[in-house]
Amino acid sequence: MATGRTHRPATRSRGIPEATVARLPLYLRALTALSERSVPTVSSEELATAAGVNSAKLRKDFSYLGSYGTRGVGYDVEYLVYQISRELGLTQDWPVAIVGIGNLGAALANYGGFASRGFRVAALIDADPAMAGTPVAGIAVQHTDDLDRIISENGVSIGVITTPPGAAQQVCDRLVAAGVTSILNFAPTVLSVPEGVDVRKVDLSIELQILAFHEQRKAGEDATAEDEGAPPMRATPTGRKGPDGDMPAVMPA
Amino acid sequence: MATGRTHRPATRSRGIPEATVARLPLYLRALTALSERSVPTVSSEELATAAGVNSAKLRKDFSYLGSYGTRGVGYDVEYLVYQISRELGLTQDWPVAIVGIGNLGAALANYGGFASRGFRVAALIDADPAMAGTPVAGIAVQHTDDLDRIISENGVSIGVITTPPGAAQQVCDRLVAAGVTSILNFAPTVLSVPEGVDVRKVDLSIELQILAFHEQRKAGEDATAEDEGAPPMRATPTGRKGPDGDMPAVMPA
DNA sequence: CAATCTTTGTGCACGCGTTCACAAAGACAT
DNA sequence: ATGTCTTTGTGAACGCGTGCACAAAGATTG
Repeated sequence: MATGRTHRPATRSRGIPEATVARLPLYLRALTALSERSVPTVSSEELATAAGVNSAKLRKDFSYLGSYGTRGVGYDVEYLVYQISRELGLTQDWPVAIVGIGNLGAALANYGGFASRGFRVAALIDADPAMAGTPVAGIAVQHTDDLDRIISENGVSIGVITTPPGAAQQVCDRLVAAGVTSILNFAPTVLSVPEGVDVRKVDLSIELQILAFHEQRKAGEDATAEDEGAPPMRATPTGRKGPDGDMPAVMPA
Repeated sequence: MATGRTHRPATRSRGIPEATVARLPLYLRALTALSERSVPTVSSEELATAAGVNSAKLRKDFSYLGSYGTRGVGYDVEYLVYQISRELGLTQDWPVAIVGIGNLGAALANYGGFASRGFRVAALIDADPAMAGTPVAGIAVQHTDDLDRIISENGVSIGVITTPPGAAQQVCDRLVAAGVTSILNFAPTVLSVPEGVDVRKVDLSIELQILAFHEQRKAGEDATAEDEGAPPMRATPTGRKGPDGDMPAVMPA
């Protein structure tokens, strides 16, 4: 989607697969840890284990970046750290604005994982007037009314939404209007954004529900194997349920 | 992986694709909203739009669950809510334990999104003795020493790890030993768990880095198109960098 | 009852991502 | 310099997920 110009000369020039991009931060973290322990080189096998992936996958991922690495030896840790950082755009500073300073927003503001990499919390924004001026994580909260100005003045291009779901879309629209082109959404809402704006969502509730699914499957593996393995009954062929909103009426038990 | 018995009669009996499972919570959320507005039926097109997916994908997803839905009409909202809830295992109660009551852990404990579905915060656990007894979100924090007992007594099978990265693996091991078989990990660490234990990770830092990558790509699309489009130089063919940890020395600028 | 119209359910093709397996490349020893 | 040994980089096969496009199903109307 939106590959930009399709007439690029080299096919693989900027063609780093999404799946690979998503793993680069993992490699970077593992490499940083090695770097701090002053390990000079690392093999694909070792690094893969540290990052929790397959070694073949790791090598293929790196092959998209170029042929760093020395056969028979492995990869130069410092060199790779730099290359991946550069590829991810972490050699520059990314001012980030957090909108919605509730429990979660405040927790994120206090989270140390930002500054370590190229990210910097540039502004905290909340709709509650009573909150304006209150310092959170050493930064004074500002009011939503000034959102536009705050984003522009700080050159923020990445926004984090931690508002209640009802306010998320509106905040999103305002962020985009102010110039934000990347959004990390913690609100349980489907955000619609114009072309060219990236949205990633982090949804606690969804993650738990996925876990519950597998958990249920594990539990049903032994006990309810017969009772649950067969389809319960599905759309009753005779007594149809009709469009009138009557209750399920199909519950097996 | 771990399909259990392979000799199941119907091939598609429990064979719901992971990608579909990951979307079911999305559908459920959209359906719940419709249900609250007392909408009796919904077409795949409408529901797909509300959930932010393709309608064909949605129909295929539902086809894995069975043939609910009436041609020419659509899907019965209440009926679908029930079916998906059941499929995800949300008709039962899932006691959840949160380990690591820092900023993030406290925020999650206060988060309302838990109780709404089948999840219930059954215990808060922290390693800080000074914290024991302190109520957070109306629940007294308990000490890590009692982790085993707490998990067993409450029948917790889903654990949430919000500890510092250094403690995550140890906590994970103890949770698993106590009987937890599903873990939601917020710590930036690769957890290793025995077969049969599911781990999902939520990593703020990784999400931001992925956004930064795309953001950089967008910015480089116009200005640095020539300067960045071509590979910088890669492993210098003549002056090799050698395994001794010298600095990058490849920076284009 | 027949015709029409809406919407589902799915066969099929395509593209992406993963994994295997191996040749090429270089380090290192003799 | 030659051979051996390690590890990378990648061609190729496979499987999963996605989206198109259409036939089948049923509702609805005349």
